[in-house]
This record gives sequence, C-alpha cells and structure tokens, in this order.
Amino acid sequence: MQVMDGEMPKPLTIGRLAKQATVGIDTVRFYERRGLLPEPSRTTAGYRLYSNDTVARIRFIRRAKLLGFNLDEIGNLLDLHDRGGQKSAVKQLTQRKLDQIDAKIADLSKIRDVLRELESECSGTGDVNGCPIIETLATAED
Amino acid sequence: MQVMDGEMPKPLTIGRLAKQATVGIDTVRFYERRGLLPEPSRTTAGYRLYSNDTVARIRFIRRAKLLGFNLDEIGNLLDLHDRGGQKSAVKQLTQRKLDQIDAKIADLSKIRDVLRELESECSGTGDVNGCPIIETLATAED
DNA sequence: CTTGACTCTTGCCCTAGGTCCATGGTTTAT
DNA sequence: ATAAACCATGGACCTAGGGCAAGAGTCAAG
Repeated sequence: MQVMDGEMPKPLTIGRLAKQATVGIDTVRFYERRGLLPEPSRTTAGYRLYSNDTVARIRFIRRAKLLGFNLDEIGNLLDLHDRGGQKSAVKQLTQRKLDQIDAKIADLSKIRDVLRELESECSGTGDVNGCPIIETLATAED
Repeated sequence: MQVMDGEMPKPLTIGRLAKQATVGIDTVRFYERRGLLPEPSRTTAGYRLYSNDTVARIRFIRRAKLLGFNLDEIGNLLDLHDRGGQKSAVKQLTQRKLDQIDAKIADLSKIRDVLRELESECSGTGDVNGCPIIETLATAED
C-alpha cells in the first residue's frame, strides 16, 4: 500500500469551514463565543484551524435549530453528546421542547379560530362602518 | 337642569391613562412615538393630557396584538378605523394574518411530528450511545 | 513584489416591543 | 412648607441570533 497523496490537504481555516458547513464566518466565531464550539488550535499567525468534525458539529447545531431548539438548549445537547450523558436527559429536553411546541400550536389555533370567525363575518364591501373585525377590536369588553 | 357636578374630573394624565388601559407609562409614550397614538394636548407645564377615547384606542392596540398583529399592522388597522377605510382592506389584512398563522402552525406541526417520532424511539435508559435523537442530529444527511 | 483574498480583533448595529434610568421640573397631600 | 408622588426628556438596555465594518496582519498566485 503506497502512500501517495499527491496534494497537501488544505488546512481547514474558518472560511473553508464556514463554507463546508454552509454558515457565515461570523456565525462560526459567534458559536465559539457562545461555547458551542471548542476553541480551535491556531497557526503561528493566529489563524483558527479546525478539524473535520467541526463541520459535523456545526451541522448538528443547525439541525437542532431547525427542530426548534435554541442555542442554550443546543449547548446542553452537545454536552450530553460530548460527555456521554444519559439518554433520559436527552429525552427530557426533547419532551420539554415538544410541550412548548404543543403549547404554541394551541395558542395559534385559538387565534386562528377567532380570526377565521371574524373574517367570515366581514362582508368585505363598503366602508369600515359595521366591520365586525374593527368593531370587535374597538369595543370588546376587556 | 342644574349643573352641579360636585367634583372636578381629574385630568387624564399619562399615569392615569396607563392605569386605565393597563399598560405601562412607557408603553403609552412608545405608542405615541410609533404613531399609534396622536400627539396629546399638553398643560402649560408640558404634561400630556388625554381624552377618554385614548383608553379605548390603547385597548384596541392590545387586543389586536393578542390576535397576532404587529404594531405596523395595527397602525394600518387604526388608520382604517380613523379615516373610514374600506372593509375590504380590513378583511385583506385579516386574511394575510390568517395565512401567516396557518403557515406557522404547519411549520410547527412538522417539527412536532419529527420530534415525537424521535422521542418515541428513544428508550430513555442508558447512556447517550445509540440515542436516536442525538444520532439523528449528529449524522443526518444534510 | 505586488495584488487580492483571507483572517484577526473589537465593537457597533439590526429586529420587536417595549423597559429602565438619570436628571430635573411640577403637583399634591400632609 | 416640605415631602411624596407625578411627569418630562433623552438615551441606554434587554432578548436571540447573528451581521457588518474598520484597521491591521497574513498568505497565495502571478
């Protein structure tokens, strides 16, 4: 087995990392400040150098965000991942998030129902006099 | 008919207005700056003096907020109310808000489904190795 | 060797909807 | 008359998640 890797692998500087993870450079530094990314090693000139798994780590963060976790919660998930926490802890975080989302959906559904009702009651023709939407806003009992 | 109103009606200063509308004083001034409340008259000392319908106007704003309208949209609604706009304009604003809310509910529902699935797959016992939630975040294809 | 592309740090800016503070004048109650 | 409570203005601050810019150093290609 010959070792003939023709190319020097280009060092993973912050710009390349950001591109591979499809985030902005500022986002990488921001995550570092927030403690979501470990402090990277540096070149003698002070340039940050990353290992490949940082790409995966950033993707982890983005996916978790898509699922509705905020950065603090993601920090917890990452800690559990890094330090081999308990599944129960992960599950609990997920359940809490699920509860929050259910609550939010319930809120929005109520609002939607009210709005639908008002909208269906509004003829949509003529001036605003007697418009049930405006009327409700203007005169509803507290 | 005698006019014998025993008491001088206390002038509606900003503090009393705020209390009646159950908002903070700063909120009243903030709404004024945002153009949601007209500039009030002033005493010679510069104190703001409000008429009673300002209470109703602030309540209008709060109710509209509860229905999910932001302050810009509420400004539009107030304009339509003040200047006798068309019902169709009010209805349109309401429909757009309804669409936004539906979209948000749809978003959240998708997230909820994913989260529920992951949560149900997670045994909740043992360490994080093999936890489907962490695993998914860590390795999902982009 | 020079030009352009990268990177460094520090620090300010943005949204939305307010909230809080300092400083100073006014009004009201005791 | 004097203290407590009120009001004025201007500006800073808050959350969340970054974006943007200045000024300076570094690196790679031609």
